Amino acid sequence: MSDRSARATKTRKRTRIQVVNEEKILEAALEVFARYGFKGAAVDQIAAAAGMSKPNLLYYFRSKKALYIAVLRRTLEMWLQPLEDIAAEGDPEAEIRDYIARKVAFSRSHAVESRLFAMEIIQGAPILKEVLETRLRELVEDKVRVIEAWVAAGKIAPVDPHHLIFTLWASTQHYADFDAQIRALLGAEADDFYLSADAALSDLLLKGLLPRN
Amino acid sequence: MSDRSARATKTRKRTRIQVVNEEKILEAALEVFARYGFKGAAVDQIAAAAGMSKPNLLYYFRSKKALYIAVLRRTLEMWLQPLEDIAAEGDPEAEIRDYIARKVAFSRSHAVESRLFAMEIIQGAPILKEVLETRLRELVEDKVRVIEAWVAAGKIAPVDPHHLIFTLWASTQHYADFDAQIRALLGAEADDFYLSADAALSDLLLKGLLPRN
DNA sequence: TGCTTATTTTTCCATTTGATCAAAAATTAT
DNA sequence: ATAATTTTTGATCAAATGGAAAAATAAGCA
Repeated sequence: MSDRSARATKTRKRTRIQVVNEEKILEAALEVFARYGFKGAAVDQIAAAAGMSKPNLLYYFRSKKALYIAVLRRTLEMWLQPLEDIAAEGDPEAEIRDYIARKVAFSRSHAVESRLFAMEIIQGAPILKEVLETRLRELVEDKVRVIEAWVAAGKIAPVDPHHLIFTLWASTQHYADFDAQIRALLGAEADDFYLSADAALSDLLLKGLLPRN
Repeated sequence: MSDRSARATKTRKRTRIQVVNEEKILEAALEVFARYGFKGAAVDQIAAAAGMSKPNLLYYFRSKKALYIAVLRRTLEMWLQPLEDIAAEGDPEAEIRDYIARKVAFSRSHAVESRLFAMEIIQGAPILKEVLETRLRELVEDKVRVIEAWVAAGKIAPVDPHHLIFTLWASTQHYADFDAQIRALLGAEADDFYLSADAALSDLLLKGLLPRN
């Protein structure tokens, strides 16, 4: 059941204008939903940001909720990708370093998506709850097994895999979600600072705070 | 300039009923603002949650914004406390462990406050920006110096203090802010899981992922 | 070219929202 | 108890909101 657009998705092929406009709407909606949440966002506001009238927007997405779901679905896909890429066969240190690199890169290149995702979760994940409980859950369980294998093989310290995954998520996303705070604290230096996040985080999580002899 | 209540704060002492009702309102507002953000929250909704009529709520707080500011102000104080408690003289490992313990405890005992704070930051910190740029900034600079001293003394590994502080914030708050996600993934086991967060996080950040010999 | 379908605009409507005010009710002080 | 004050309510408002219907316009295709 595709609720992509209001009138145009019965069976027909998508028009050129349709593709362009839906893209503009999704992009505008992403920004507005990420800043104001579902309830706080106004359809009118999104339409204005997309450069069209409200009724015209509702011609492409039959309701505010349908639009929100469409934006979230996209975002989730992007959000999941880095985790899926963790390979069981690889060297743990390299895999973790790469994962952190991917996540930090995502936080910078798709900060708005990250904030939208965070917003949805903070609000209790009303829309995503179901996907989290099924698809993400399976994916996480898969990676938990990978980490457990690494621990069992003595390749990494004996950590709780769930705590590790959550810490990785938290620390990498922080750069997107709390961007406003970081900028308030660092001012103009914030941008330089972001460049070092990747390496700093990897070192911290891999080597730990206590000095090694 | 105190905008605590609409009519009652001119110079007069606060009534018993005032104290009780303002407390009820602040508590209700915390929940609603944390879930829906400033724009998404409805005064009516907050009033209902506080067990009173909307006009009556507005008798105590002259506007929605004044109420939001009052709630945020409170929350910020709680949020800042753990960081202030880090002592330069203490043993770094113990100080970090204690800090993580305090923050994780805060995430559990004041999850709603944590989410409200996160919400405000995600939305660009329109209200808190000023305080973050002044008071929090000074506090952070102070603690940055503490960490730098620890590094210089060889007591901890050479880490970037800002990255360390942000990682500590991110990893500890995650348990409150992303509670919905954690519960979706762990189901009923989530509560047990939270009990181990404190130690798991400390160990991970202090000792690191790579095995020590 | 005409005919069909897709897109956009105009107009409208029922709710919801933040806020105000006067009057009523309840509380406190004298 | 009476007066003064504080608290609560009900009515109301203007603006904003999500959405629907219809009319007008533009594309796409035969």
